[in-house]
Amino acid sequence: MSEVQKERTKRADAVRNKDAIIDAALTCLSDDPGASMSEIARVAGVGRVTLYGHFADREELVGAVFARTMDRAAAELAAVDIKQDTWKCLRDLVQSSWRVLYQFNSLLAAAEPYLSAEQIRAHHDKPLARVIAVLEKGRSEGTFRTDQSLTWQGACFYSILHSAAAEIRAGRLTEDDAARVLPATIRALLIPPADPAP
Amino acid sequence: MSEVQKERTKRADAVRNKDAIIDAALTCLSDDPGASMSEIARVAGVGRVTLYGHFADREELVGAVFARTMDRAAAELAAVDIKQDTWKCLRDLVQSSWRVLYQFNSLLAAAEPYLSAEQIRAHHDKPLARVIAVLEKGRSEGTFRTDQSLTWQGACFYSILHSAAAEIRAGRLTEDDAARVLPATIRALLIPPADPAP
DNA sequence: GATTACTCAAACAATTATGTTCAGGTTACC
DNA sequence: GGTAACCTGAACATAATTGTTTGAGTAATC
Repeated sequence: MSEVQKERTKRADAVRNKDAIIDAALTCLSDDPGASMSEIARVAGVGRVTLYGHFADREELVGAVFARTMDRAAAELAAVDIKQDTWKCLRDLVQSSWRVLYQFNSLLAAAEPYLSAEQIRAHHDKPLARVIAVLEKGRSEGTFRTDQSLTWQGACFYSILHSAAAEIRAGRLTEDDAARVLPATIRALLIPPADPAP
Repeated sequence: MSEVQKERTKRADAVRNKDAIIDAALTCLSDDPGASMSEIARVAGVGRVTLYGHFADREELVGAVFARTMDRAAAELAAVDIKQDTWKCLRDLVQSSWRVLYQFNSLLAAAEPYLSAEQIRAHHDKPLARVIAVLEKGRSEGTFRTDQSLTWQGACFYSILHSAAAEIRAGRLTEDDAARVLPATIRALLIPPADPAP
């Protein structure tokens, strides 16, 4: 006897609604990690009961949103060709990922009560790995400074991306300006110091 | 008729408890902006009713904590002698303020539902002003790069401080390491770029 | 066009946090 | 040492959120 369940093809509106809910949850939770299920359903344009029809409880929904976001981030980062010039590589990394990576903080706050530290760490490490890989490449070439830990440089990388997103949201920076200033700032963080510190 | 109220000297244990409550609130809210009044009272080692005896409601407590923290930050920043060497000045700024300034984010999240945007802005601008002042000093001397906006550089400054505090809390950085790596990182952000960007 | 999956609003119980009241017990202060 | 200020736990009302059930309506699919 086969264990394979016959896969009922889900109805079109059902999958559409489920997607809408995840999208809405991403929006709401990025804005406020404590956003209520009602709020998310409202933004998704869907009844509250429908939401619970697709996700058993808050934990399941938050988990789905968190996982999808991390997967997307990992995919975008993985698409960067690591063989090209290191600076170009870094620029691509910034360009392709700052929009999605900046949500990490609020989303993490929403997921924290449900996921174990190791689970969070596992999800987090996947996108971080690509960044670290580029950092290591730059180090081995002598392009990047080596007097600070990889961990610290990685943290600063994320931090600056997040800062840009926050400034944009607050209306103090435009997306075009961000595209210009971000690579320059990251570059400043990583380039070897020219003169000895005073 | 004088409008002056006769100031009843508060009992010693009363002021002690009130201080303990504010301290506990600072700790709890930094950790979780949504921390409950019960939790705060527990950490303060005080009954919940006592807490409500000193602060009418959550808004009043959060307001008090937020105001005190901003005042302390402003005081610490104001204590930095702006006439000395710019790099030393910056180092002092970092040294004296990263411990208190990093709480800004979580505290802000706790205060956001109660304070208007202008009130928050007003509190925020006070400590920021000192940072901006030093940035401007460095610019006029030609010590700092001028191809990025003051706003952006200020945001990055805060962002890096916050990042260091987060890394310490996560156990990936020691306080001693932070004291070493922070000034170097801030310096890298602000020093004029040596060679043209590729 | 019939069936069935899906949706919805309303009403439900359970939980949690807020803010208040009360009655009795301490303790600082004069 | 007496008084008033202060603290306390318990109990209460209120409100918001979570997750479930119901029963009827709608629309995608065959």
